[in-house]
Amino acid sequence: MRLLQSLSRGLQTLDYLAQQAKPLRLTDIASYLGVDKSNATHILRTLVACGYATQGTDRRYAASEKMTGSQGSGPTAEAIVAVRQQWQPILKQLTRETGECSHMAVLASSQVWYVDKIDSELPLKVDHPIGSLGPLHCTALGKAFLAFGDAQAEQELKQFTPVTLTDHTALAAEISKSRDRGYAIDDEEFTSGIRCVAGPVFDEHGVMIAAIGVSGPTVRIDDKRFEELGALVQKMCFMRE
Amino acid sequence: MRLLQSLSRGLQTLDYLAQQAKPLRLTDIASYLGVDKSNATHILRTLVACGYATQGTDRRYAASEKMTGSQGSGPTAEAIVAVRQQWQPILKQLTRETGECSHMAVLASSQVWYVDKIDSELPLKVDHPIGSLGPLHCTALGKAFLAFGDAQAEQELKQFTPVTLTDHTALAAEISKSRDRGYAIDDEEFTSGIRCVAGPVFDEHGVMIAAIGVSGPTVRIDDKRFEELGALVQKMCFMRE
DNA sequence: TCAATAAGTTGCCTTATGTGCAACAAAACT
DNA sequence: AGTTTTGTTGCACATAAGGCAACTTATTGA
Repeated sequence: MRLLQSLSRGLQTLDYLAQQAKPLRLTDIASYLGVDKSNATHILRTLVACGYATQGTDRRYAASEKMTGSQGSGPTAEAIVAVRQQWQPILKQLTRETGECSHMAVLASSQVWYVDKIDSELPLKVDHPIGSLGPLHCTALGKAFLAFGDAQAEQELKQFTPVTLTDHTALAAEISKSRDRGYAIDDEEFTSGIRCVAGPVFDEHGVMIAAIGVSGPTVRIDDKRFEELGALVQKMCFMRE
Repeated sequence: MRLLQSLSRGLQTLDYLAQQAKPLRLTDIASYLGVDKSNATHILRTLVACGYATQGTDRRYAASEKMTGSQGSGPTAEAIVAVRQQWQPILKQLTRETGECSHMAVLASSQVWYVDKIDSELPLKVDHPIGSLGPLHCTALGKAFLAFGDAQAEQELKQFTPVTLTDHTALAAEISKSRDRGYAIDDEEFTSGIRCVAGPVFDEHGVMIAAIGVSGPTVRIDDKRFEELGALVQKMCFMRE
């Protein structure tokens, strides 16, 4: 009636490795399992030999692709279609209430991929076509992934406008501020004359799966309006949990 | 220097379950492993308890979603972005050479999801917007997935036009023909007045990941033209391997 | 740069867990 | 309904797993 202890421990180890964002040290795994270091070594060596874990040159262990999937990063087509359908009414509401256009994007490697948009009816408007890509470090949608998801900023922070953040320290500070604020902003960092706010969309496991945002021209979005849009997007994102 | 035998056997069992198309009987697993039935029972009970395997009412065992992925079907955002970029020049070439518009779609559950398009410059044209969805059974792109991928047709074959195939037997025959022909067609089955041809895009593992097609109005696409478009799309798809 | 410390690996003895035989229960087949 | 096959449970024994200690390697701090 009892389980095989050795197998059970190995699978428990796999679960632990798979749920961590970073590779783990052997001693942390041993203490998590409540076993001696030498036992943890045997377990990990077996998992590695059978292809379920890998050990890096830093001696740390991670779940292998066998566990995490080898199909590339980001949500699947099915998941994207589902989250689009679920959130399109919200995007429409945002555009209706603000008069500005709203977008949804998912993360594809180190870029945002625009997967939905509701256009403003005003003649001067922002347009990121569905299917287009954008950088993480200077778009509000991208910074939402950096602040609320587990995305990593691009190595080189390319300059798009005179106020683009091109220094990793400055970007990290802005991302930290975004977390505290509850939404991310693009203050003419990607395109001059455009301001955007964006917030995270979480799946049922609490993992960020998409970002939604509102964008408009600076002639309509003064500082007061900027904050109103941010508060509205934050409310939409976090009150929906 | 030794591996944990019990853990190793359990992982070997997982590998075996994951690579089989159908759930397995305990005695088959026991004989594959070279162990007694009672041991196999212990192993499987542990795998099931830890969430790595499931046992159906037919008493057979299968790898659980933990192993086969629970992120929904279809390619990931990263893979979609990559195949879009790789094939967009081909889509442009198709539109340039034919004067008609070309589309790319991926599979999301039992629908095609349009992820790229190059518009015709003629006033009368087909338009499936990027981001929109379409059925499998009566679009050329959808039938390409049925013919060359591992998609399953919808249970109910909805009627869109008087010539939509709404009978599974008739659809299966048409899909078989598509395989022999080397490309799939939509002969006014989805929208009256529109004819489409489509072929498969395979990834580096030889798995179908997307479909590309050319669509136009029937006033420009007579039978001869239909075959020319089909042959062109087929050439693009299969000569690229 | 070097010494101290932490982390990971290996050796080996003890014992508890896993293995395999046999019996039993449940399901499938004739 | 009876027979055969399949999956589960009980239990004894031996071997595989666990844990302590020593050793090796890598990292950290002075």
